[in-house]
Amino acid sequence: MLLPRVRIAPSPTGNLHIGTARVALFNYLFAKNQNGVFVLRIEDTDIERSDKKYEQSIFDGLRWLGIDPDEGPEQGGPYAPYRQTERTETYEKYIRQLLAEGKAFYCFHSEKELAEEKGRMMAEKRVLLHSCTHRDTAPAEAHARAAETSDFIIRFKTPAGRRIEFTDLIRGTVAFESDLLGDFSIAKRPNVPLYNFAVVADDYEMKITHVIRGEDHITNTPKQMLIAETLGFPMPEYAHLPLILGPDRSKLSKRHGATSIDEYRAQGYLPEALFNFMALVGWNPGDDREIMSKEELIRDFLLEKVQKSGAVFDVQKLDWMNGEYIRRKSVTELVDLCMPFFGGVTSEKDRAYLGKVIALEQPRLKKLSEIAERVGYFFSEPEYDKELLRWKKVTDADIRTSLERAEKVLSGISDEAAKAKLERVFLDEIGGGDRGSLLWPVRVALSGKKASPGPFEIMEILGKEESLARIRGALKKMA
RNA sequence: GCUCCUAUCGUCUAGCCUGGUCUAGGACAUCGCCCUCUCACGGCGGAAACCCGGGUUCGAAUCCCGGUGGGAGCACCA
Repeated sequence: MLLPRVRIAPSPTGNLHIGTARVALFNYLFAKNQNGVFVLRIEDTDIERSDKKYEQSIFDGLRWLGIDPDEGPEQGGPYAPYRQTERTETYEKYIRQLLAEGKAFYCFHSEKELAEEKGRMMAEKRVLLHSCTHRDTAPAEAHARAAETSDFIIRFKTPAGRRIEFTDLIRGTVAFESDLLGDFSIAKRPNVPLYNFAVVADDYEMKITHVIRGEDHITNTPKQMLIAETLGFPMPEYAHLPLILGPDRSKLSKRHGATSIDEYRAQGYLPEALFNFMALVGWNPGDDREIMSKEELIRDFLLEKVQKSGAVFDVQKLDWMNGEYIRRKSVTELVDLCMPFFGGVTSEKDRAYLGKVIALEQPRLKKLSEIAERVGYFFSEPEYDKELLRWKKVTDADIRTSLERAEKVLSGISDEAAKAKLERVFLDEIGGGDRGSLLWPVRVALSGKKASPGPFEIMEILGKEESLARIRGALKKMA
């Protein structure tokens, strides 16, 4: 039995986009589930727009997510090269073949003429296509003319009256009429192919069996099938994934906010959370599971369970899931992950201290980038308005009394008192009274925040002297 | 405009193929309660959806037809 070969073919014209990454993810899950091969191919034929730095962003982003190609520009493979700009002989071979067989032809219409034609069709409310008058020019004559001018393009001679049908693995039967396609362009020059042609040649040469891509490619499919058929290539299976949408339900784009994997990474999302989350937009395992490991996802992935309609990218749910993954981390791991979000903390002693601090925030952390702001008071004296010290409607005198009591209690405790001990002593002091009137101002004095971990946890880490200093500081504010 | 795709809570979705068990299930978000000095975590509970209209049927979220809504594509980009 043949193992499936799937491919992701991004163009390096921007940082790795969420949508592209999701397509890559689904290809990866499908390939791994089927024990197949996942191929990464760079579609950089448009040299004007492509850029090496974007290519690197694609490599880095996929690697970070844990989506590792089996074959690609970095890892090589039996069908190398995997960059279209390095495969021009292949395209030229097939373009010349089509030209020679009269299945493609030179079109000498200027862009201006084409634009006018388009305007006319628009006015007549007809489908926009170009049925070229040059399609039946004698090859010899066309060749001669092409040798003299550079103002031409190569078009596919689309057959008339054909119904083109394919079975989409996700949507079922999809059908198009060839008469609505026109004589579409396939190359600028014999060695400069256009997208619809290049992918067909590459997919054939690379023995791709399954083309899994975004729904936005669905109308390209009949063109590609026509080319493949004419060249005698076997048809791959097609599967068109639903698009990822912004909150307004249009295709996710820059105006919706962060759209590249880099940005999510920089904000402190965990790769496994993003992996898990992206897998679940447009797909589900058929039961109630949501937090799923990569291995689980691969094992249970089923193309048939992929959704047909577009799905909104819900950042709030991503945040929740990221929090879930953060809570599953060991403190040591979490410290490593948080390190980039702090500046200049390197020594082992600092690391140990950081570990204690981070462990405290672990349950409420949604994104790693929040960590520095959340625990800032452990590293420097907090600044806050003295009104924050007020518990409910108590008077200034009450606040002072509470802080003085706290100071007195804390002074009587040994230097290394642990949280449990601190808690016991303070609770004894409070007796059956209102805890808030004592604990709230103490906690604010320590953290300077209206929301933070508990005062005992903070005191344990801060130590007796620093805690006392902060309580005295608060007292000074109230004076 | 034309072509194609699509339609269950605000969002992601289960259920649809093989009609009744659906008083439509789960999750995020939201609201309330509990825990609690605060926030979070955790626990409990609430509000919240079958696009509309016909048909088939004893019975339709599920099958059929027609509308409507949403999306994408219509390059010498990919």
